[in-house]
Amino acid sequence: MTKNSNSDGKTRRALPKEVRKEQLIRATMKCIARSGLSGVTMARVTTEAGLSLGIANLHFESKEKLLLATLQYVTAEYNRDQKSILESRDYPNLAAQIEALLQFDFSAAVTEKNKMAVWFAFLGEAKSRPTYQRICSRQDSTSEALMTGLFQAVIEEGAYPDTNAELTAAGYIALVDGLWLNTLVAPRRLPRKKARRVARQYLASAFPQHISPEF
Amino acid sequence: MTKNSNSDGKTRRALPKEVRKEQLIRATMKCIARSGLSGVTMARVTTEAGLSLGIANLHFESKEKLLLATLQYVTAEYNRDQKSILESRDYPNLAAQIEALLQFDFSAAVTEKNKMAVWFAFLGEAKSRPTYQRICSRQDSTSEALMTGLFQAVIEEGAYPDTNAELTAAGYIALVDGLWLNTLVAPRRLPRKKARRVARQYLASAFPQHISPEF
DNA sequence: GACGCGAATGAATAACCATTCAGTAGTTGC
DNA sequence: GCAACTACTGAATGGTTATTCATTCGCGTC
Repeated sequence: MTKNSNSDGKTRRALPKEVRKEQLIRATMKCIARSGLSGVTMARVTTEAGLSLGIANLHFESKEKLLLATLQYVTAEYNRDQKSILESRDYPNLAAQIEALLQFDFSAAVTEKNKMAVWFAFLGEAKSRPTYQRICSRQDSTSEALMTGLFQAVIEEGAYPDTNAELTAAGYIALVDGLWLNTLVAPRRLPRKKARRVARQYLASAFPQHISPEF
Repeated sequence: MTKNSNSDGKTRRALPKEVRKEQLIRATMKCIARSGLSGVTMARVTTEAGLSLGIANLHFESKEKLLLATLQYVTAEYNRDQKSILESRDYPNLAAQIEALLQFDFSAAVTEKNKMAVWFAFLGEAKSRPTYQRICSRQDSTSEALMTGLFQAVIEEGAYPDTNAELTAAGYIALVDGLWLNTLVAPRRLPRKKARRVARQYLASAFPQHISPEF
């Protein structure tokens, strides 16, 4: 073994800023999931990361900025991947595109406990903190518009005269939020796969020619 | 004017415990809505209530118990009224009962900003605090069961062979949660009445013979 | 192998905040 | 009108926690 190693708790080692930042953000996510937003302290975060107390301020200036970076880390990833599905032209047909959206929204990666905990911890405070609100909803308008467009195309293709694309998109977005929340708080009552079946049923009943209620 | 009066900020007056408790709970709700759960301090709550610092501990023993009482105040009211709709046998038919549920869930009283803020502030911390979780979900299983029963009756009456009562109930519950959350965080994008139209569309597409998509 | 630089440490500091409690004022019973 | 009692007050206390910064340490360079 070399003189320094990361997993060896004794020696310390200078590492690039980016590595330390991600290490601290991951530790913050764990702390939020374990103790809630109000239970997060610099001491807990840095201990979780296996580093010393002062390091978070060194890399992030303040606790507030560390928390904002953590929220951004979680949302940026989701927004990027969702956008790429909604804007892709590589799916063989619209049904496949919607199917991909559904699989994505209830994939293990997206519904990972730590991420969901971070997401809803901040949403719970968002109303009183404009900064949180901005980060949470930055992408939302765009995403809602893209989804409405996709649903509109499906409606025209399938000739569903009674379906309203805008309301259906708003409903899907809200339904996914609600399912995530229920899955997070009571995974026994609503396991991930049941949540996905519920969302599928929603889409199937809006677009019966495109989506079937069972996979 | 008598020697003492409530609205006169100078004199103080002894009032029954119950009155003070409610006064403090209401002040706590306002504080949570204004500054989030983590921004609530005893000083802020008691100032908001127009009382002195020590009074909250006098009536509630601790901050934690004041917060729990506030959460309970909000949930108890909702659970009581929802239960009475779901268990009532006074509606002329099943369609009217579902209609009542919908009107209730998006009534101004239920979707009042302060109540929603309290609800989601606690849900955001619920995963890490078993006590919050217990209060939030105490009634949920019962309510889900009652709703599944109601939907099952509707399915039999309307002969909807492809609709699953359990999934539809789970979906409705999640959809309402998600709509509330979106309305709370971005009332511009999703005003209360649009949220209700979305929920109505959900029910209309599940039970087309009973509920119409427009009111 | 020692010099210099930037990363990392953690004891010390200062701010904040829940809780206490001795004292004050209103209320009730006589 | 006077105790006895109860609700209420807010300065003081003590615990917790973000932030600072003097010091330590690792690593590349000469």
